Amino acid sequence: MPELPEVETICRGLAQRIPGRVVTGVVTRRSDLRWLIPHETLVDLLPGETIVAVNRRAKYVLLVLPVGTLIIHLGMSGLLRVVPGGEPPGRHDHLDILLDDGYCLRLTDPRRFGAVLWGGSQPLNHPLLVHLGPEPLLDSFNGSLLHALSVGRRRPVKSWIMDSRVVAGVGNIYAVESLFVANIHPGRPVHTLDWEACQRLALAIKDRLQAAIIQGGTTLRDFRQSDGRPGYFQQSLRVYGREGMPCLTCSTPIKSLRLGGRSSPFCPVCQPGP
DNA sequence: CCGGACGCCTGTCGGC
DNA sequence: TGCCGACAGGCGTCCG
Repeated sequence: MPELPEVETICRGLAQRIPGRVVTGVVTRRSDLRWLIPHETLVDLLPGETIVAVNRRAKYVLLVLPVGTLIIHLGMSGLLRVVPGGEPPGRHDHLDILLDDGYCLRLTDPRRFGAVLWGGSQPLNHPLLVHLGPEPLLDSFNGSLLHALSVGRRRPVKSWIMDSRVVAGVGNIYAVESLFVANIHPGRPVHTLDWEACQRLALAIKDRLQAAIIQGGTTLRDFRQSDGRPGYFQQSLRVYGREGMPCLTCSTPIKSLRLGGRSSPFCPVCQPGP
């Protein structure tokens, strides 16, 4: 579910809501997510700690406390919301972090592809985070970097920009939308992209991610911001979910490929190739 | 080293 | 109405 814009939306919501709150308890109802939730560690370390900040790296939420940082990944179906402490949990509500204002930070994840990890004092050095590529919204990510990395790579460009070592946080929706904006065919081998195409691609990725963040992310079915409101970027999607429908630019029916097992819609006229 | 397939798990939807 | 397969926003691991 959540790609970078959705995770950023959640982080921004939490950042204006929970810093300054003190953790009063931790309730784990199911710990078998992608990896076991380190419940004992959380119970030992978190109660009494004041939440200092909520940050994001790639699609990871970083909950910063004086004693260390809690790392949360939402996988495919995760939600992170602040709900009243008395709200009865549903069957997919796996973790509650109780706060001193009577509310709790609740992790919901039906498919359990998400993860809760203890990051200690150097969370960016955690094995799952240490090899992540650049943040796409920073200046360190740009077309020149993409072009330098593209040398000798034969993979389809769409799979390549979804590789978190190349750029962090781009998932299926935004990969597809960015390639449409950049007028690049999703199946095009990376080494065939010239400097110009790499510039267009980097700018398109920044543009689509930024636009989605402004709209509060994409709610296809169940994504919610940390306060429960949906996102609105689904109304701005140009090719995702539009297979067979007319291209919004040229009216040609949208086609779709499967790349890496993921649907990859594109306009055969606006995105010629491979 | 590189690229692609698999598997984890639950829910939903379309076709018969 | 019920059943069954396909598919869904991610990603570490394994295999050729």
